[in-house]
Amino acid sequence: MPDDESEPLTPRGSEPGHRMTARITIRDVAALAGVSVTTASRALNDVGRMTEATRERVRAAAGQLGYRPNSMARGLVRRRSFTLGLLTTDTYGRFTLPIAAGLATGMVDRGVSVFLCAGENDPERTRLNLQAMEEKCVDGLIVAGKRIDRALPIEVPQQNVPVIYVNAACPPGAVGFVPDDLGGARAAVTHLVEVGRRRIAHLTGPREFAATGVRAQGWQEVLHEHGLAPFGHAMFGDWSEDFGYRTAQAMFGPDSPAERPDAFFCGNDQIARGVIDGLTLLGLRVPQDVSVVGYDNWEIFAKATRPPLTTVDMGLFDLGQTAGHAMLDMIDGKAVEPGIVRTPCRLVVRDSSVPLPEK
Amino acid sequence: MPDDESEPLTPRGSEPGHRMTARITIRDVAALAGVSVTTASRALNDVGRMTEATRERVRAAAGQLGYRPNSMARGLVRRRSFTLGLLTTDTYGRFTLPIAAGLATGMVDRGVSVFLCAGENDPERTRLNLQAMEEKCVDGLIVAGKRIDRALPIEVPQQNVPVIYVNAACPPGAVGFVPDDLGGARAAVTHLVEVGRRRIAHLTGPREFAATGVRAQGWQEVLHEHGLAPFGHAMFGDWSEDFGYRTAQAMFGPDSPAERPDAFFCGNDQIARGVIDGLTLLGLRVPQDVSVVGYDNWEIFAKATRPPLTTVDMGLFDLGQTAGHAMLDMIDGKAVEPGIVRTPCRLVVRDSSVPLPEK
DNA sequence: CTGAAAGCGCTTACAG
DNA sequence: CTGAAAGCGCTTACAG
Repeated sequence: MPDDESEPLTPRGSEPGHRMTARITIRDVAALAGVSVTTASRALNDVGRMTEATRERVRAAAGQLGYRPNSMARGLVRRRSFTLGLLTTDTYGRFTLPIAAGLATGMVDRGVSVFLCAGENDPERTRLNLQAMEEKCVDGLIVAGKRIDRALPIEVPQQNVPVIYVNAACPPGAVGFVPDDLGGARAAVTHLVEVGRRRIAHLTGPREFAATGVRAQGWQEVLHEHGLAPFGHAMFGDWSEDFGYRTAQAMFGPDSPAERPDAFFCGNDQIARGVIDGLTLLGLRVPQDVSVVGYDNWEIFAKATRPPLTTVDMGLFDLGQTAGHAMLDMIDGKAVEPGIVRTPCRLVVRDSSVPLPEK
Repeated sequence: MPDDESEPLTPRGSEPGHRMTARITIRDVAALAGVSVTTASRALNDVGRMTEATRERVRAAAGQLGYRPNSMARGLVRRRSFTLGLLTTDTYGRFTLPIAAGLATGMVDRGVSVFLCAGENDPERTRLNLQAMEEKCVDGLIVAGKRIDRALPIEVPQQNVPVIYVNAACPPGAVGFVPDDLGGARAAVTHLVEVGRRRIAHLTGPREFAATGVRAQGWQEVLHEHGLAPFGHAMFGDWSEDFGYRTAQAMFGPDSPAERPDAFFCGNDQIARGVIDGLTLLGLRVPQDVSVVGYDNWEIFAKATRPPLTTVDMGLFDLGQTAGHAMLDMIDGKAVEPGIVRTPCRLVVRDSSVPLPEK
């Protein structure tokens, strides 16, 4: 019965390749349920009023046939593709990957899929990607970067589509999400103070990064609030292990000044790792002699240091998810406050900072 | 003139949010060029025969209006969405990320976009992802894993869509791509032999990984071909720094056997890093006393070791790109040989293995 | 060489 | 409560 439809005009099954078997359409479902296509559509979308029996019959038919709505057809009429584009130049993936995973995971629960656009820092490719997103009619665009003070080299020309910036500079009036670096730094330094450290040095990335300034500020704030002085100035270097290594060796080596820190708060996990390696090679013990705290919770680093590293997790997975939900709101026309939202960071305590005995 | 169309029946601009301005359609282009929609379509797609002047006029109109074809509409009739789904459980991203970047980059040049499905190892999410891909009518599915001997916990039920497995086990009769581990290992060991090493040990991951067996085989083969004996048995441990560190310390520490290797070929960069750290802490010099070669060319590790690490690059970016092009062929109905294709690895020489003086 | 018309698989006023 | 019909933006036989 359900299969006695007249043959479709375009030949099915004649397409190239694979064992093609005609896709189940809503007409098949309607036929099997003995209702019109209109009713089938309404039943499946849970709209309109009808007897529960009818609705249930349609659902059963859909289930039995393994019906999957064709989202291209639906998108065409609803003017919604249920897709998002994720644009990034961070091929490295350190920051973008957890964001992307959080975004995609959060979206699939809402029936929305995410296009991955790997920018590759190539302007021509970026243009191609943007064009592809326009043709695919994405409902929104997420632009993800690797530093909060730089806009991506991406001119978003789409005027019909909401845009959210993540972990990147965001134009005035736009909406953006970045990790709360001040809070993260404060949590790290507060922890060091609480475990009894008093001479806390700060080693971080280049001064040009907005994040380094903010984190240094958090370091100073917390120390002042506890009546402590920062140990020297914040030291701006680069994000490398080598910087941490060299600095630790210089501060604790044979010719180093008498005044030495009892803790390092580092701007990322690589620097922290270099510090630990440098100290270890000089025979110092972490954390007994010196506590070390990193930033990023990049587990492959943080868990492999000897000892494992206490560090700040920026919650990038959640950040991606949060941005996705905000995007859904924008798409639905709900008002979303423009401006930058700072999402929480959390301290992950491991062995490199374990509390000293209280007395 | 181009704008004197009668108002569309569905109100435009009344959708939620953003400054909506009606999207340019092929009708607009046709109107501006003074041709029928049929002709406009043919001109834009470079099909059919018409005077070059007409074609050019249509192109100009499209350019002037900034026309972008709606790929949902096109997909509906062509039964092609020009999208691919990338399924993975590797949230970690170490392997999948370069593959994804290569795939997406290669595809955008051909007008194909890639959906990112983060499996999260959650079967229910995987099911949702698969369902989403089916509704989105992807033209193909790429299933990417992190080890070549494990199938993903993904039952691909789609019968209408070609599937390619990347860096994962692949069912009989399917097509898969994996890095050529034998070749990679051979390149690494050949290099060590060529720089004068004779007692080459092999430290690698767990025995259960197919990759470790293949790489160990490459190690043995090359040594035999040069009339050398392997230095002991291949040592199977885990993929961690700690394993390399402990082993190096055991083999070179105070109570170690007299017979010592002059080189380590390691199954990944983390092990290699542990080896280097262990040796360094014992006062040995890399590469003067012992050469070390890693595997993966995970730059964040390979470049940060002291000294920088010679290692095998699996060419995952290219692997992703290659898989994508194969997928396009399958979609086009071209015959693609089933079975596993091994894609080339290449040795990246840095300082941890520099040649000894010949004599 | 060019165009009117049908149709892809849905949704949604509109009319019973 | 239910259905026939129009339409989303394209492509493609079919007919001049």
